[in-house]
Amino acid sequence: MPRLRKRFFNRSVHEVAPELIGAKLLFNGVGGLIVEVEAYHHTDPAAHSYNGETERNAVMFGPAGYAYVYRSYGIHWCLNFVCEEAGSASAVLIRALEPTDGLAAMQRRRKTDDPRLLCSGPGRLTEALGVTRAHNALALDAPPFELWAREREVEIASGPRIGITKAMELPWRYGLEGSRFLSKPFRSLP
DNA sequence: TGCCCGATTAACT
DNA sequence: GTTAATCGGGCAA
Repeated sequence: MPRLRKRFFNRSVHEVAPELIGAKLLFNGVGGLIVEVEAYHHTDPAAHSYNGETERNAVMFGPAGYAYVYRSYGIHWCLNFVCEEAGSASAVLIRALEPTDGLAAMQRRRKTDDPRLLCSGPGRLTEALGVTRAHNALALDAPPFELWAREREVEIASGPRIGITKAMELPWRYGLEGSRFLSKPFRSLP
């Protein structure tokens, strides 16, 4: 199972996002299989980078293969992977994992044993893994991060992104079809 | 400077 | 179904 390097992320965010489904994300050895992501591009009104560079989103304007961590609603941390060439300011939001590694650490941080409440949501995921602002701008192909390409082909669902009010029509949320670890189900196909 | 809102979650009714 | 928790950006004044 090959390790994902910076080169993997240096492509269109719309290619990278679906390919992350089924990949394994570990942070200090704790994590699981990515089952849900969303793509954000700087031409997209819902993206943090849409209105230009600020102190918060600066890492989005740098090279691909780095972590962008931001504070959401003043409470939670959210983890993104920066994609495309430097200046493109696009990223993939990691929204949910199927927990596989370091269950005890995740249960302790999340204060629950329910596997579906450990990493099913962007804020829950970062709490379970211990990701905070301190890890903003870290490389994704070096400790404490470990990313491994998926081992098998998977069936990918897509649909509208969650929790946004701009560009709601863009179906840039991707997930593992049928997974019980999604933050919300995808509407089944017609 | 002040005010509103957001890539959320959990604990309510 | 509703609401509180709480921080940074954007925009009006």
